[in-house]
Amino acid sequence: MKKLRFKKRTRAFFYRQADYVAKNILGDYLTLKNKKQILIGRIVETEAYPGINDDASHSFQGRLTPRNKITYSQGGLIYVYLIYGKYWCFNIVVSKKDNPQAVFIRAIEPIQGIELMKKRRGVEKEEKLTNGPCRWTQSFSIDKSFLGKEIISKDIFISSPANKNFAIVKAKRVGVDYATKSKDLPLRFYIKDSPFVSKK
DNA sequence: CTCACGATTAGA
DNA sequence: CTAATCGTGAGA
Repeated sequence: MKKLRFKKRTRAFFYRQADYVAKNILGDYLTLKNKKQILIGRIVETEAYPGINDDASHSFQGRLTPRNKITYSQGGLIYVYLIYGKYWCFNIVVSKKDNPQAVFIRAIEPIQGIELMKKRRGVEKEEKLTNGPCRWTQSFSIDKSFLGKEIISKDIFISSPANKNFAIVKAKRVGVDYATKSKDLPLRFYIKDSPFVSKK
């Protein structure tokens, strides 16, 4: 059996543009460690939010609010926000300082810590543990405490397998029809035929 | 201060 | 298909 080799993503990767990071992070593994648990998921679906010129982005036309302030930092930080009063959306800030771009993690594939995920989600089916932006964050207990944390740390980081072999599907982003100008841009990426992507 | 609404989800 | 549920942001 061939040994899987992984390389931790470093800061420079997150300095790239949102669409580049969103696409290239597919197939990577997200690891979250706390005192006694390790949760790992394989990223299967992402969206790019390029910022200033994207009327779907929170930072469209340079809008800067207490909520999205962190996206104006350098790439590699975590941007979480509450949606519908109960769910947490998880993004990675990318690009350079004062260029407020973000990559939205929409779905992952459960790899490790599945029992804890089942407990937190209250469902048994593995396909339903993490197949949505606010489902996987429930499995991982993502909340406001993650805002501004480094995605390049010992507690939470992303690593890339040496070999990736899958087809990538490009599509328009989900749930941004309010963005009259950019709603149909192909900024959603997912691994073809993965049973763990969010459904539409 | 008021108030409409959301990068969603669960359930009928 | 609709309700849930409340922090957030825009405007008075």
